[in-house]
Formats: sequence, C-alpha cells, structure tokens
Amino acid sequence: MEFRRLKYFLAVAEELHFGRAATRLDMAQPPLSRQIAALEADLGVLLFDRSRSQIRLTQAGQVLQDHARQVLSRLEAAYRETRLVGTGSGGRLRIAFVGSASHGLLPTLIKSYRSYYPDVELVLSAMNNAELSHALIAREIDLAVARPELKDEEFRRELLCRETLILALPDNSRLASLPEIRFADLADQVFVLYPRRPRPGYADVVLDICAREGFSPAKLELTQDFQSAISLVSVGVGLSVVPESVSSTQRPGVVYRPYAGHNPGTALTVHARLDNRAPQVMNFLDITRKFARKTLA
Amino acid sequence: MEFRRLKYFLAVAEELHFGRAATRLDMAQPPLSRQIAALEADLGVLLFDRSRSQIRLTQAGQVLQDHARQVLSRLEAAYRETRLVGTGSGGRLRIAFVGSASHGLLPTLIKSYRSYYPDVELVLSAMNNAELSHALIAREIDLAVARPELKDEEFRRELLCRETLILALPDNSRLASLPEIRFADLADQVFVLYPRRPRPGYADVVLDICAREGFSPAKLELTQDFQSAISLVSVGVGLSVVPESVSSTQRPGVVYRPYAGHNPGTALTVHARLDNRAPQVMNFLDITRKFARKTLA
DNA sequence: TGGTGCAATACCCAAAAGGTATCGGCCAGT
DNA sequence: ACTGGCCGATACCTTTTGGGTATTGCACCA
Repeated sequence: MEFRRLKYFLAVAEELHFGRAATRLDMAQPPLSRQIAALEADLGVLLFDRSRSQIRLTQAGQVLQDHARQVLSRLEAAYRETRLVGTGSGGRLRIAFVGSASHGLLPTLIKSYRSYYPDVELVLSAMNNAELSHALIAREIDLAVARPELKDEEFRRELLCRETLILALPDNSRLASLPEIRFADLADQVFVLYPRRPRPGYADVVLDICAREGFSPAKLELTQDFQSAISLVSVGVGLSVVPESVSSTQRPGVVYRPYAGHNPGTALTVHARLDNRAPQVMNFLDITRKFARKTLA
Repeated sequence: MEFRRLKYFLAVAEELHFGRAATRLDMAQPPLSRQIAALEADLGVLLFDRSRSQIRLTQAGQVLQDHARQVLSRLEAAYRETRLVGTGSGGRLRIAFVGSASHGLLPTLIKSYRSYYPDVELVLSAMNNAELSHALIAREIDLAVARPELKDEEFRRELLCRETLILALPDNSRLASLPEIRFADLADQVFVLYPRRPRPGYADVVLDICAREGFSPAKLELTQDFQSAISLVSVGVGLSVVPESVSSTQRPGVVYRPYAGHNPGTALTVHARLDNRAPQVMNFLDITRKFARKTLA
C-alpha cells in the first residue's frame, strides 16, 4: 500500500529496464529493484518476467499497470482540485444581501470578484438583516451584505460604502414638483417603512430622523422589505426614505428627491464569521476593501 | 504524494476527532496530527477548521474527502484484481490444440480446469502441430496440446493420455463387415493422411506402420488436418488411421474398427514455454498431471 | 571461456514515521 | 474569575524505511 511504489512500478513497466527506469526516476537502480520486489512481495504476485535478458510484464503486471495509471491520474486530479478549492480559485461562495443593495455598488463588487475568481460558484440570495445574521451564524451563508451593519461580535466586517438618504415619492405627489423639500415639512405624510421585524432596524433610523426634525409621522405603513416599500410608494400609498443608490434604477410611478434636514446616511457592510477563514471569503473581503478604498476616494 | 496520509486523512475526516481517529488507526495521536499537518503543508491548503472545540472539514477538505475515497477504493480494486490474476484465479489462458484432440479427454480436462478456476477467460483455438509450435514460441498462445509431442527443448510438457490407433472406414467399405481387419491386408487401399505439411508429421507415423507391415500404400490422399481427412473418409475416398478417442463421436458415413498389426499408438501432450511460469499455465499443467494420473491408472 | 550487461544482494547512512511526555488553548463548572 | 479537563500541537527520542555505493551472480555473446 504505497504510492511511490506504483510510480516506480509504472516507470519500470514502461521502460522494461530497471536501469533506465531508475535514471528516469532520478534514483539509483538497487533501491528501485528493492521497491519493486517489495511491491511483488506485498501482492504475493510476480509483476515482471525476468527470465530473459529482456524484462517483460506478466499478465498480473499488465493488469496492475492499467489500474495504476488510473489511480495515479485520479490522485493527481484530487490534489489539483483540492489545491484549487483550498486557495480560493475554485469552490463555492454563498453571499446573501439586503434587497436595497441589489442596485448600487454590490453588483459591481461581485462582478469584480468574478473577474478575479471566475471558477468560484456564487450562490446569491436576498434577506433582511435579521435573516442575514441568522444565516451567517448557522453557516448557511459565507458572507452577509447588510444595512446597517450587524451587531454580533463574532463577525468580521468590511465597510463597502456609505451613502446619503433620499426620498422616494409617488410621481403624482405634490412634493415631487417642489424645488426643495425640507424633511421637517413631511409631518403630515404617510411614511412607508421597513422592515416590520425585527425592531430596532432600518425603520427606526427613519423614525429617528423624524424625531430630530421635530415630529412623529402622522401615519406609518410597515412592510417587510425594501422591494415591497417601493411598490407601495409607486401606487401612491406614501413616501419612503431610501439609500441614494436605489435611485439609479428608475421605476414607473416613483421619483427620487434629495431633502434638506438631518441625514444620517446609511452604510453597506460585508460580514463574515470570524472563524470562517475560507480563502474564498478572505479573497472576497480583500477585494471589498480595495473596492471600498477606490470608491470612497 | 503519500498514500498513508490519505487513509489517515479519511479517518480524521470521518471521526472529526484526532484522538478517536488515532485509536481507529491503531496509533498514537501526535503522529497522526503531524501527518495531517504534513498533508496540509504539501497541498498548501487547510483541510480542517480547528477554530472551535469541534473540528470541521473545510471546503477543500470536503473535496479531498470525496476524491480520496474514490482513489482508495480504486487502489483497493487494483490490488484485488492484480492478486486475482497473479495467483491464477483470474485473467486469461490461451490454449490451442490439434483438431483430433477435440473429442477425447481434452474437453473433460478443460471442464475440470474451469471448475477450479471459473474466472479465468479461456481462449481456445485449433491448430496443427507446426502452428502450435510457432504460436507457442511467438507467445501467441500459452498452452499447446499436440499430437505427437513437440520436439522443442524450450517447452515444458505434460503427457495427457496415450491411445491406440484405429481405422476410420467409409461405412460402405467391404472391410467394415469383416470380423477382423489385418493391417497387412490394406496395401491396395486409398490412405487418407494428414497433415500435408509440415513433414515429418503424423502422416509419417501411419506410413511407418505400412512399412513395418511390409507395404507402401497404393494410393495416398493428403489433407491439411484431421477434420478434412474424416470428411474424405465419409464420402468414400478411402480409409484413415486415427486415434481411438475420435470414435466416441459418431459421424454419418464413417465407421471405426480396430485392426491387427503394428500399433504404435499416439499420445496427446500439453506444452508450454519453459519460461512461462504464469500461474494460469502452472495451474493448468498441475491439473493435467493429476488428470493424467487418474486416467492412466 | 572470458567479457559484458543487468538485476539482485550486502551494507551503510539519511530520512521519515511512530511513541511518550508535555505544552497550550479553550470551554465548563464552581 | 478561577480551575480542571479535554484535545490538538510540540518536543524529543526510537524505530522503520528508503536510498546510496560497492559488489555479486547470472545470462548471453563472442
């Protein structure tokens, strides 16, 4: 049961000459002879017919030659693929992100990662912050792109981008035609907020702006996620406060407007488990870091 | 490229515990840890995630586990099959025989061999003595069953059986109805002999009997092999002198009769190259020896 | 019958693998 | 927070295995 012996055996089987095989294996002839003898002893089988000046393979030797070639090439493949996955050039990376990240820098970041590591299988899914946290802890995902950042101390994090908040308004809203919108004037508006759960969450960031601007919204409409909120805005239910980047994607019935007043902004942060040092994860975080530097500069 | 390490790796991958894996491998834990570390160093890849109390496989580790299982089972199969072929329980045995052997003891001998070694593939073919000799020397066959024995000193031989000669007559022959046939009375008969080439051969054995009985056949008909000779007999061309065993198979138009007079008999002998010590060959010769003892006794 | 080519053997040294003792880090239980 | 226990890693030594050089032994050839 030794691999080296198979390699030696194949060399002798191909050369049909111990001396030449030893040269090819870059070793002396006697140890080669001994290894072959040991292999034969292990098997209890003669592999070479040494009766004549010309060595020849026995039937058993031919059988072993066929198998040994397969075994060694399989082994080679095993090592190659393991290295690929182990260095992060292959394998799988499971990334989940908040819905509001699907329009801004994240797609570009992911494209950038793919250009460096085209053979890594990406598994993408959208979740809210609470689900992201759960999934990350349960190791159901490798990376979580959250807004705002997740609080857990067991996570490694990398800031992707900061952006200001803007208003998403129904296009028939009176506000849409004003030259400037002051947040403090929105007290009588219907605020479409998300997520409904868990609280505190992004919805509370918006409520905090209201409080700072001196009011509490007349009416709240809570949805589970960003996509639903925008849908409600588009049908005229009310306005929403969203990250600036989402305005890059136009949607019928919705217009985006900056506002005057307190603007805490919002940040997209990439998270991974501290104990997950998988090269795919580390590579993605490295690229995120470079990407963020370039973008913030 | 070390095989033991794969086995160790699989044990740890399955137990996810170095201590238990070491116990299962019947060794101490430290060398096991070191072998795994060496494997990881060889690959330049982490295979286990040791960050928590519970060890887990990395992605690369899972890939290697899958491959390692395959490699090891392939290796196992390689060893198993090589042993099978190497001990003569498997593989192939190429036997050629003279046509006149296809009716007597040879089929029984072959059946006997098959009952001991059912997994050996038998490749059977019929040849005359000269072809047998050639094929054996050229290693195109492993065993030659010849009549009479081949002269080459490079052959190992095993006597299968001796038998007396009898006459094969056309069934409408006048001779067929006689109570006794004396060979010396056959001088005016047409003798159907074989093989045409090479000479001297079996045909000369028969001519020698004629000479000893004091005549030279009035007419000779030479054919290439036993089968053709019997065919000519069956259509009334003449008589032939054949081994007794062929009479066990009846053929329309042919009757067999013993004769009085010189009867040198004939022997069936199994031959192999002296340098062919393949277990399949040795086993067949062993069985032939036992078989011959039993039959001659 | 000596010469040559090649695998096998003898003998020695270096490298690798295994064993025992021990360290160090991480939980768990008080 | 401290401590004991579990478990993998490290240190250090011993044994085993593999490789190298020199030489033998066996065919084949002239």
